Amino acid sequence: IHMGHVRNYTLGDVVARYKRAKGFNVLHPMGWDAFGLPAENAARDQGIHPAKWTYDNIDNMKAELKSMGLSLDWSREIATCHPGYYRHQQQLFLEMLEHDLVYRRKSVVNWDPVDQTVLANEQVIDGRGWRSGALVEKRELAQWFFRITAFSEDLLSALDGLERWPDRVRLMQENWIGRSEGVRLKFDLKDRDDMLEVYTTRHDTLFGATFCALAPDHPLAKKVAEGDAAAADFIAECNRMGTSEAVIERAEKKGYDTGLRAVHPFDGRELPVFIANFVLMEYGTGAIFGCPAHDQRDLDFARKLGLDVIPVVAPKDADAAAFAVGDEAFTDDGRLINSDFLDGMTVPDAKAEMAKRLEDMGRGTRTVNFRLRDWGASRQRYWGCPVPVVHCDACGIVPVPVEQLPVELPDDVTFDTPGNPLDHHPTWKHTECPTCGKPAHRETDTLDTFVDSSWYFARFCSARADVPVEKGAGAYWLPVDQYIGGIEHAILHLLYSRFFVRAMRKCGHLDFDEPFAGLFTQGMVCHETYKSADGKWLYPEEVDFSGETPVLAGAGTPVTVGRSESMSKSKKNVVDPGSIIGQYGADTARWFMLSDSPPERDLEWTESGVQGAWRFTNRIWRLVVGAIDHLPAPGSAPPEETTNAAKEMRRAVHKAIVAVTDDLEAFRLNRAVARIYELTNTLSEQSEPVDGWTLREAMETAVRLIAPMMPHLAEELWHRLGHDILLAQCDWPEADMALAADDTVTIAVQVMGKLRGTLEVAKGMDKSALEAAALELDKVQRAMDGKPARKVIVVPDRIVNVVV
RNA sequence: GCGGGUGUGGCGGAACUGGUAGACGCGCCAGACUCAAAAUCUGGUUCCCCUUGGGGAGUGGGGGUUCGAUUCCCUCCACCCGCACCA
Repeated sequence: IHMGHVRNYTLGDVVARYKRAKGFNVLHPMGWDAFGLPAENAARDQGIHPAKWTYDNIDNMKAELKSMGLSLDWSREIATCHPGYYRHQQQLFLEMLEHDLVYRRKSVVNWDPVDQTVLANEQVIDGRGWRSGALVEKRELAQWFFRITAFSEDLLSALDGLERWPDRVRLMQENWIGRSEGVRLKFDLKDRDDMLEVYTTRHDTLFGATFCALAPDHPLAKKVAEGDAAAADFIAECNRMGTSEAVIERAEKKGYDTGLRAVHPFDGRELPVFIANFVLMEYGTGAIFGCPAHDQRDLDFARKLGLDVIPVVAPKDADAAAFAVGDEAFTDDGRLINSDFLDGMTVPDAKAEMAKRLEDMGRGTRTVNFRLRDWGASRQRYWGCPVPVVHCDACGIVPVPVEQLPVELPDDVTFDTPGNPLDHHPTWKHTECPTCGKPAHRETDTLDTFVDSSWYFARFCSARADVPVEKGAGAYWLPVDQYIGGIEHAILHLLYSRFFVRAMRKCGHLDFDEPFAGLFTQGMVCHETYKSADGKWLYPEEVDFSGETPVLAGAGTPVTVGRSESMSKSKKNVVDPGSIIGQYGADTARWFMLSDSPPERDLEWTESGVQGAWRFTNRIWRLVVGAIDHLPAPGSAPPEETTNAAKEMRRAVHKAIVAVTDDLEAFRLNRAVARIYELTNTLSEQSEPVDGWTLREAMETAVRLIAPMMPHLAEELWHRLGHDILLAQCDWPEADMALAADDTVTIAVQVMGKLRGTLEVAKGMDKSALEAAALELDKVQRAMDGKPARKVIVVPDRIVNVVV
């Protein structure tokens, strides 16, 4: 495990332990997202079977997690690579297939011809495969897709109801789903029978259209290319262009005139139809009309090719006749010009009118369009969940009957040939068609590992059940009350899970829509980076800080200290949790994880910070152990009379309970830690002796407050304080509000808004008494300089401000 | 380009619905203990100025609202994150 895990699981464990102490029935499980490429890479590079590699890792990680003292329910442990898990995933897949939420279609993929595999966009670097370095080709392959777009509207609108999600994540999902309202509109093509359909959100600017453009892989473009070699070349050139950000940014707008002419539906102008490199087949209809005056891309394109620019919207206060567009398209609202029946309208009015006219003419339909695409889930890999279908020449795609599930991965695979090991396996894919019994072959695609993680939280509810989720268990536990994860999951994992829960509802497994009622996105764990003189990254333990400047340990050569970044193996700025836990103990590591930085922000790992946590661990130990001899037995009666010192101590104790409880409820764990420091400072600075009963209450409270954060230390101290049952079985301490309340209050006294003194007065003192007391202060008199008070603002229990 | 966020001591960060800016931790300084060091304990620590006592400035810059602004409004700057030719 790495420090990010330590932080994540510490946060979760604090919540679990706190909520348990508050009387909740808490399900705090652990599972392993265990399929995926790393296991296959290890197999190929080290000759270890992916299963062995994976289960060995699980054993190691489990031991490390156990050393952290996490209050996990290991009886519900799951691993997504276990047939007992993926069997149910296969069943869900088949049910979704039946409900038309899964389908297979051809789609363009990045194909690495050397490794014989499909690559994700992130694995294509400068047009080459990240591993093989081979030029990546675009290929059409039949792939499995989840029909996430069936829920586009709902996935978007339901975001409003996710009140306990960060706004940031909701916004990112909103943008990702990308809803837009527009019109699909058909142009006649001159001298042809077919029509060209485009999608637009700016139908109000139709009179400003000066061209149309097709995506390079648009069917019409392909048809043109059949009889036009130059067009075919242009399309091929577009396809060679990478999809990486850098390429797109630099790419110039290019177009090829097909010779086709689209006829403007209102004024009959003939618009040239181009094939253009900036039009995407995947969005809308894969074709656009271009209105250069009011769209920057269209304008760039028009300037490049010398096309007309006709402004049709002018700023409200501009002289319409003189309005012209330079190098910047005008995209704001304004008044329509040069647009016949739309002239004088605002943009929204013009949109409404144009949409209505187009619909009346039968040329257009108002359409809601989404950016969201269906989720391509096929992977040509071994270490993943097999897609449970059979391909039969006679029957087509045939689902594997449920009673034959799981379709298990074969053990005896090799990784020495490129491509999908399931495909090369001598026997595995050969089977009989479940319908007709003739020879058939199994699907050799496995599922994207995001599928595995899209429903595991539901599996925890009944981890050993022979159905994916037992109805009662799912209804009792779900949705997840508190989910904690990194921001990197803001879109994919969280969106896929939201889709899966909806799909599982449709298939009758669950009866709610949202998987995670509360989401918390934690920050990363960061550390300084170090580079040696020859520019190589160094591990922190390779650097010697004992001298004036840091040097390479042993060699003495200078070391450059870089900025603090998220811990990563590639930059070697990592600290191994195992060695920290070995050196300081789990409680100190946990305590440090919670100190200082708010959980949602990045945490800077520093050696001195850990030592601070270690000092506190020792300090509270000495404080409590040192008091034990002065304490009466647990449960003794309180003294008849109390001293002022005892009263003060109880006030501090009960105030701390109130504050820590509030902070835990609000997930302000760094503040909860600060409050506990405050309490222990007060307790150790106590000079006047107090009675044993009060001291016991104070020590026990301190121990109970640290328990969610430092469970081992807390249990040991609790035991030493004379208790027989575990602190983990005890309730959270309750604050006595009357004891916590202050009876005096400090009032700030200002003259003209500047602090001139303070008053220590009884709580609730009335305005006139406060005013009188404030005006008597020496410093106030001096600051007023003999002038009369024009006005005195008094806020009881807070402030007096004298205006002269 | 579009969308969002952040900015407070040497550092991480506190500050409830506008009401004593800097809680708590780190670091640093001084003292105690020690032959010494470590550990521990005590005190101090926003900056500037005058010896105590006090005065002034101060929450990225500028402006505004207010008796009073880290908090609300306008504007500019810096950094960070997400999406990215989405018609």
